Amino acid sequence: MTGDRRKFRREGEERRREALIAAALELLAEGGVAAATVRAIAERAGVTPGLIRHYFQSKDDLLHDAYATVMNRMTQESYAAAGPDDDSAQDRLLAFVAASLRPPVMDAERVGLWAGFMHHLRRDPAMRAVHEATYLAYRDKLQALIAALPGVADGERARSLAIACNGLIDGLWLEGGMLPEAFAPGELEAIGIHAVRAIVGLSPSPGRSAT
Amino acid sequence: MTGDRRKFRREGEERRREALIAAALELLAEGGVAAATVRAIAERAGVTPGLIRHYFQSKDDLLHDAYATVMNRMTQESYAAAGPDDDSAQDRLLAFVAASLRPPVMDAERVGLWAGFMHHLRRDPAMRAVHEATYLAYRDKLQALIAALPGVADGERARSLAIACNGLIDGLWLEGGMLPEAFAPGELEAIGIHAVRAIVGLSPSPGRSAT
DNA sequence: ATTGCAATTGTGCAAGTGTATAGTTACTGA
DNA sequence: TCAGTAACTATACACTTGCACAATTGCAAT
Repeated sequence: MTGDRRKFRREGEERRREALIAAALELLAEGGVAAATVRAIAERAGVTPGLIRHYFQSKDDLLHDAYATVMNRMTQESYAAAGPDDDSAQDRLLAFVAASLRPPVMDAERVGLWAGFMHHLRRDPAMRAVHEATYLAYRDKLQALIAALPGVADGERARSLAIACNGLIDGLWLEGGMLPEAFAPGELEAIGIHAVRAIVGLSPSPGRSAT
Repeated sequence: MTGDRRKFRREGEERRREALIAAALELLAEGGVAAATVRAIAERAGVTPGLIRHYFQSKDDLLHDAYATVMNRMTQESYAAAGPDDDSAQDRLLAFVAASLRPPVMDAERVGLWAGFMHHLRRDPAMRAVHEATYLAYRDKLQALIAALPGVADGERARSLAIACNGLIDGLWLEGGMLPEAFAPGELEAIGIHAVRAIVGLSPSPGRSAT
């Protein structure tokens, strides 16, 4: 009468939490918020549903941690894309923009993941705070790169340009992830670069898309 | 023994459908996707849940119609602001952009509403089709306004510029609705106008007040 | 070896979901 | 006035969800 109980291994708290968060993110990216049920998350992580309540106060608590994790990861990746400090300001800015508009940053799964959190964002103040922090961190990076350009000394102007470029990148990122087949490969990246050059006042690139 | 049955009035099909869609949109805007249950929608519309199935094949069918309604409404509102045909092409384009970046189009509730649909968008092909159609409808209007500018004859170039401007507007619209307190009143509108001018190659407006 | 304990499981429950369907009623037209 | 019918209600069902809790078990310390 006791042979059918599931075998298990004890893991450290940190590893279990990470595994549960990773499982939740996978499911969220794959099937949206509807797929990320307590049972599905537990199964994906290789445990039973009851364990979630052992490590998280509630399912929302788990999702909250998951959101912070993924947003911090995206910020990290954006930082890494800017290139070394001794490149020219222009090259660093354009590298940063380009990296934001191609995989792995611009990716249907990423956008889907972000979309899965959207409706939580509006009502959960803690998640909103995470969103604001990561948004501003990204924009500040952009603003620093813009301010370093020759001829853009004014801080207020740099702020405006950063908001514009950030909006442009967000919008292209979103549509590119939502309707991937509506654009040619590399098209959004080229359009984004071109538009950013125009916004911040660089001369148009002589490349293929300049007309 | 039959007095406890609810009284009701018969309405035309069109009015009931509109009432149900309006109720769904209200609930979606207020409480996200979780609040828009069949029972809640019916109650808000003043009917019983069963009636929804009488007018819509399924709940998803209702949400599908609701999404198309709200997206078309936004495009309509922006386009109506573009002004009469005999205005200059430049004025019409800038009026269109400006209208998209201020209430009632750019609004926290609208963005929340849109967010509520996001996770449906990725998995439901029908809803995705609606998204694509409404996105392209908006972009085409933008492209027509851009193509009418003096010096932008090339259709391919107009497409690229429309994609860029559309991305810019989407991104600013999104952040403005998500973090309303992060921007000064009218700031995003001004930034959007300025950036669109730069992207499409209009000379920068002289001062704070556009001419 | 044995004990202690926290990690983990299994079961069950109350609430809520979308949907099916049979019954009831308001309105129409002859 | 009185069927006929489509609009509308009410009830029930099968299913899923998040969560609580007692029972069990792996593991470390003794």
